Amino acid sequence: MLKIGELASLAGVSRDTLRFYEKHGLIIPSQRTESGYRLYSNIDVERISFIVSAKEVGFTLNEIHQLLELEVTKDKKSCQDVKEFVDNKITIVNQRLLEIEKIKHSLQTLSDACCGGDEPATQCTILGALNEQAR
Amino acid sequence: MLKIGELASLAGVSRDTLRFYEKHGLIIPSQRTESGYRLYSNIDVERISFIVSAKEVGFTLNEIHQLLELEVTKDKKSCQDVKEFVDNKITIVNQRLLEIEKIKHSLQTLSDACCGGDEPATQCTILGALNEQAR
DNA sequence: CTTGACTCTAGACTATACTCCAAGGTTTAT
DNA sequence: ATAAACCTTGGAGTATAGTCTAGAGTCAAG
Repeated sequence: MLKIGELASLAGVSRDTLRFYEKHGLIIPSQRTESGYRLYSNIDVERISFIVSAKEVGFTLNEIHQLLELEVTKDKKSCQDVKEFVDNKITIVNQRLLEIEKIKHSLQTLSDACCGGDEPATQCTILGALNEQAR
Repeated sequence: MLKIGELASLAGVSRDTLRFYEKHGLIIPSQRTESGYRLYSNIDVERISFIVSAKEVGFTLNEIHQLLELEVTKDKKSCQDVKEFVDNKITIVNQRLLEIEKIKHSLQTLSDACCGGDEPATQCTILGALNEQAR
């Protein structure tokens, strides 16, 4: 079991952030010591790392909360709901993948093409690079 | 040339957002009418669409501003600076790509596996699906 | 047995990114 | 020619996601 400071430095967030996430129901420590110190388990480690990843790729805390709440209990009703919600997110994620690929490609173009090469000057801004790639 | 409302609905943002971005130097209309109406060009259309994409994949307005400011003028000095900055961003983008792929995969697992199948219940939450994939 | 590093709660403060409003001017459709 | 639909600026307000502070308790090492 980890104390808050240990989990914080492991996850690369601040103690305050962990307490803030707890207040908003995202990560609630499995236990407390008698004196009230939070104690986090391995599952909590996974949980915070998911939260951090999901946040980095543009999900809001609210969306992350919903994702973490998801639980398919195999009865048809919950399944239907979850599938709908998840498929929706997959669509969004796919769009983001395309967008991030596009941006990556143009950053690459920008990095590669403009250093002493004799490419046209149109490639030498991010928008130029984006257009180059669109052709 | 487009008026603010036209560009706004084209880009899927509000007029206020466009004016907000202008105040922060992200997109400044090429022209104004005599009466002071903003007029946006095709380049502005590309620009706002870049801003929206970059935002969606998790760049801040500040970072986007820096990306849009980039311009390699082929003299070595500017090139060095730009390359450094851009390569840095590429690293970040690559990390995000991995993270978003991982999340996509587990969403997919969650969507596919838990509807009437007889997969173990461990796959039936987002964290379960993430772990499944890690094996 | 006390000092320093850690933890607790509650609440105030901050940054980012909008979003809305007021009070007025402009354009367009009937 | 007048109403509806657009546009202007400036400034206030809101949502999200922390971040910081105060005042107090806890714990491990010397």
